Amino acid sequence: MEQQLTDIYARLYARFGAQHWWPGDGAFEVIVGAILTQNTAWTNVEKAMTNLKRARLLHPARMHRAPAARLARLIRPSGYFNLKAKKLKAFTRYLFAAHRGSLARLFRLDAATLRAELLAVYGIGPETADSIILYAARQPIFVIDAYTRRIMARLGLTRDDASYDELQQLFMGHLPREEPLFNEYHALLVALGKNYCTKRAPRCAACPLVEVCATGRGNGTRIASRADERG
DNA sequence: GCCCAGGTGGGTA
DNA sequence: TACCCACATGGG
Repeated sequence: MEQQLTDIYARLYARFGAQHWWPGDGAFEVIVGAILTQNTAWTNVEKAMTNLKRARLLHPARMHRAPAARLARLIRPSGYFNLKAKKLKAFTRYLFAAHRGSLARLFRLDAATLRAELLAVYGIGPETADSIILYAARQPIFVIDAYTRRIMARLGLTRDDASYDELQQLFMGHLPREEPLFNEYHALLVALGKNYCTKRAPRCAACPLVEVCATGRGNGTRIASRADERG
């Protein structure tokens, strides 16, 4: 499995290159983005982030003070706006109640404690918690999302119904625990999922993983045609 | 018009 | 535990 995961990474990196996910953005901006992107296209999240930035609300204290209704209005393009406004407020409420509003203090926690605390906050599930730990706190934890699930299942490496924890253990148990690697790996899986290993019409013929993919190869050497027809 | 997108929480059996 | 559903906008 180590070899396969390493091979997949090498192929993805060779095709897509470095993804530069959230390199220059502040930690708070990363957290807000992680919440807003729940089951939502990133292009929609960007519009909402622009609105928040223009309103100068991309700061913990300001967002903490802002009424949920105002946040909802601003983040409307990201969808689920009432729900997400409530989630943003829940996070800042927690941040101020437990860590004096300081992300530096929050990130001082070890990864296990940090994850447990984040999971206890309304609106933060496993993926959002892990995204925050990896991309904001910069600690090595592997993020599992819908793309990861679909790709791994199609490659034939996991079952369709594999749990979040199973998937995460698969990566974390077989790769060196390095934050830059986990950061890039997850971003590359998203790039593949968006552009090739799509839900409805996968572009298997052009997929950089076709040679190591159970779906792309069918049960023999035939490539792509059957997989391109089915989802 | 239909399907889909970097999920999560709540309700029911 | 295992489903089912609500939540909502914007792009292909």
